[in-house]
Amino acid sequence: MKIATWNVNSIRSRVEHVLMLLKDNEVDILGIQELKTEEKNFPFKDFESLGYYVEAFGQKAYNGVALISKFPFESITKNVLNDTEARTIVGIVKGLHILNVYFPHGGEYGSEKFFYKLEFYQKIKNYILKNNLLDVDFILMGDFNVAKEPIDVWDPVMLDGTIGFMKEEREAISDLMSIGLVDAFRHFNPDVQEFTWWDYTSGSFRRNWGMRIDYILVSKSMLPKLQNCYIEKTFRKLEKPSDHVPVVLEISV
DNA sequence: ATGGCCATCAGCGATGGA
Repeated sequence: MKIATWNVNSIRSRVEHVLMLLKDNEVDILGIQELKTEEKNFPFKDFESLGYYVEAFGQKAYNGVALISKFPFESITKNVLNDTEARTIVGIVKGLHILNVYFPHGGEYGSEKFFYKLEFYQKIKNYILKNNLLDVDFILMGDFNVAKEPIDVWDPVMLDGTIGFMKEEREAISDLMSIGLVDAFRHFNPDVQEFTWWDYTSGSFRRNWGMRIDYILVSKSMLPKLQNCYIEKTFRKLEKPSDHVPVVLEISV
C-alpha cells in the first residue's frame, strides 16, 4: 500500500497533476495541503470517478487540507485543534490513523505568525499525546514548513535563521518528533540530501536550491510495516507545477 | 542584473507563500 503527502498549491490549478500521481504511482491514500478553496469548489468528482473517497476541509483563498483514499474512511475529524484556519484533518483508514497537517508558514522572526507557528507545533504534539496516537498505527504527514537538519537545505550557512530554518523552528519539529515519531524518508535514506520544495523564483529548481519541509512521520508500531519512502521529484518538472513535490511511503498491510 | 514566481480575490494591484 502507498501513502503520500503533497502540498499542491491550489487544488483547482493542480487536479490533473494529482490525478497523475494517484494513477502513475498507484497511491492508495493521499493527504494534500493548500487547497486554497472552500469545499463547495473542491473538484470531488474528478477523484470519485476514479473510485476514490474524498474528505476535504477548506476555506477561501488560503490553507485547506484533504484526504483522498481508495478505501473508505472509518472516521474523519476536521480541524482537530479548533483553529481559525483550515489546517488539519485526521482519518482512520484500514486501521491506520492518518493526521494530515498544513503547518503555518510563520513569516518573519518574532512576528505574530512566527509565534502562531511555534504554538501550532506545540498543539499538534499535545493532540497526539492526549489522544494516545503513539500507541496505535499512526501517521503524521504534511507540509511542516521547517527543514530539520543542515542536510535538509541546500545551503545551511546562508539559510541559517531564515524562514523554515530558524533555531526555534528546528527545535519545534525536533521536539515534536522526540515523543516517538520516525521520519520515514530519513529512516530509509540516512545520508541522502533530497528536497521537497524549491522557490518559484531565481531558477531555484534548476539550481537545486531546495529544502526538505514535507514529511511522513510514523509511530513506532509502524516500523515493521515500512518498505520504502521516496520523494517524487518529477512533478516539479511539469508545466505549471506546485512548488512542492509529493513524498510517498510504501507499507505492507 | 542591485534581476528573475505563482495563485487568489476582486476586479488588474495587493497579499501570502518559504
